[in-house]
Amino acid sequence: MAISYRAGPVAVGRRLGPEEFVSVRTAHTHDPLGDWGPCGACDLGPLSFCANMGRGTVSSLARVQCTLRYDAQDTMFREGDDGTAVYVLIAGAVKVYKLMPDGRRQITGFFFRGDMFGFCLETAYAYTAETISPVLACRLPMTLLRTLSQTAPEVQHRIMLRMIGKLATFHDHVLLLGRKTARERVASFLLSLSDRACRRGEPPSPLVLPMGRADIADHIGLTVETVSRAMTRLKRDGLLDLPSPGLVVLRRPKALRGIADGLTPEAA
Amino acid sequence: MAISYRAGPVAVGRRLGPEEFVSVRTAHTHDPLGDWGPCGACDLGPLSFCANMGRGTVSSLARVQCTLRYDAQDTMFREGDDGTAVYVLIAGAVKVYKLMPDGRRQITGFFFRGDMFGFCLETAYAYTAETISPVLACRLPMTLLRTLSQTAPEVQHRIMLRMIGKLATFHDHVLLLGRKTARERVASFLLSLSDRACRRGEPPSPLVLPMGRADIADHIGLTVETVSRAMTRLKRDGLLDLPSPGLVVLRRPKALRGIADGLTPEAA
DNA sequence: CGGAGTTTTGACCACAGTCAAGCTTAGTGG
DNA sequence: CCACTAAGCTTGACTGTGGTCAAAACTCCG
Repeated sequence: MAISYRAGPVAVGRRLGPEEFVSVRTAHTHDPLGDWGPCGACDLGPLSFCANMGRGTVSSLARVQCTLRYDAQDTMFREGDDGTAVYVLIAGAVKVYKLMPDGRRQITGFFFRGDMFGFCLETAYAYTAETISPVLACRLPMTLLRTLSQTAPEVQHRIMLRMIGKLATFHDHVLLLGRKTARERVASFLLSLSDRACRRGEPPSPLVLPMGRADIADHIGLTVETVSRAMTRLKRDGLLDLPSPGLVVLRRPKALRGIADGLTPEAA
Repeated sequence: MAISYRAGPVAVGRRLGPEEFVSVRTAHTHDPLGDWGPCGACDLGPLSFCANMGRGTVSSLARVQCTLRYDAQDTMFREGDDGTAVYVLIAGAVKVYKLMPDGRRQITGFFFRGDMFGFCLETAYAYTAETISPVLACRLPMTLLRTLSQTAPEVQHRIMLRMIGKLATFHDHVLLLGRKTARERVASFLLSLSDRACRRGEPPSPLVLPMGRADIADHIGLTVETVSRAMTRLKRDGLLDLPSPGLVVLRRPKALRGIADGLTPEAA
């Protein structure tokens, strides 16, 4: 069955010509260009799953790969669609969600630069992917996962490691949703964004939130109002600053960690 | 850091001698012995990740594999332990959970016959695994995931498919925890158990619950009392029968599905 | 049978949801 | 350049679902 409670187009993404690759490779300068392979379609460097691969392997990937550009609020694919491709984000932010017939929404993940998503079983995507900001993505055919086992088992192994990592974050998120209070959820969410920024080579603290409060709420199982109240309270308690809705300064990350892990009693 | 808020031993599992394999292979008769490989350490048949593999591949797996028996309530491994092995369940039931310092617990998954678990990144398990009933398990060294990319990429691909499947169930569970009501959660949980029983070749309806209400509660983010109330109400509404606490008869699975998916208004 | 542990039921309560109003910010056009 | 609008964020008052605490009933053992 095709699941699509809210109709709307799926954006195909604008294909970048070869001459545009150069600008892509220099568009993001906040991390050093590492010893990346000769694919040339992205500037992910060590963040890429194909970093440090042999020339032959990477160029065979480059042959099946294509680089796409999306606008903000584009739907990349929809729950129930034929799952023909996996994506690696080069720039921008994506949210992935499931809908219930009455409109309730659960955002199951946010993806940023370097992240890989779109794995699916038996042709149908289990969720919808929508861009939050303008996006540049590397698209790889789903069949690659199968052929890699023959041609480049090492790449397949790397992809598997990413999946194991994703499974671990799901365990954490399930704990958050099942057992944490509103305050703990917001603290955990902000810290996880901070951690991921670090892993991308960005600073941990002036945190940019590309998503709105509604998206945060639908990710951590709360309402917009509760998210807002929790953040205001964290600010009042001196744990963070909110210069603008989309910017968070972590003032006392250790204390925030304590709250996220439930070490600090709610009253404090 | 070693995370172990409640001390207690980790059971090593009793190693089965070769002479005991025969009894293992005939102990469970509820699904036909399929065209399983020559490993001989289990009777999983088509449920096994190594079903229909070449003799050479399977016998190389058999060389590194070992079959273990655990009692009920044994801890197989603990969050923070060195992740040296993955497990395939041959018989029995296992729960996998994370703890918070104050004792809050989130059960992130239940595993049954044929299921595979214990994947981990960077040596440390992200959760604790504890048996619910007596268990028979096939233990495989974690390093296998790496060597398989060289020796048997096809097996690695199958394991990856299992991971993708597990990712999909996490998406569903995150939706359940983030956006469903108590009634919907219980209905969803029972149906998911039923689905999995079917996939194992068991009947969908007289459903055996090896876990207690407390475990169910800690899995679907509720309290024991709320789980109990929700089940009682589903029974009162004629959707299921509860001949005993550990047995559930799904009387109207379609209607139950409607509740699980939020199609039926709460009042009804 | 008896007794421990689990499940169910009941009464009350609190955290987060709902509804509604104000506030801030960014974008638009006069 | 500034009114005007619209969207998103914040704050407030009230409500309801599910949590807490307590006790009764059931199940499953020995």
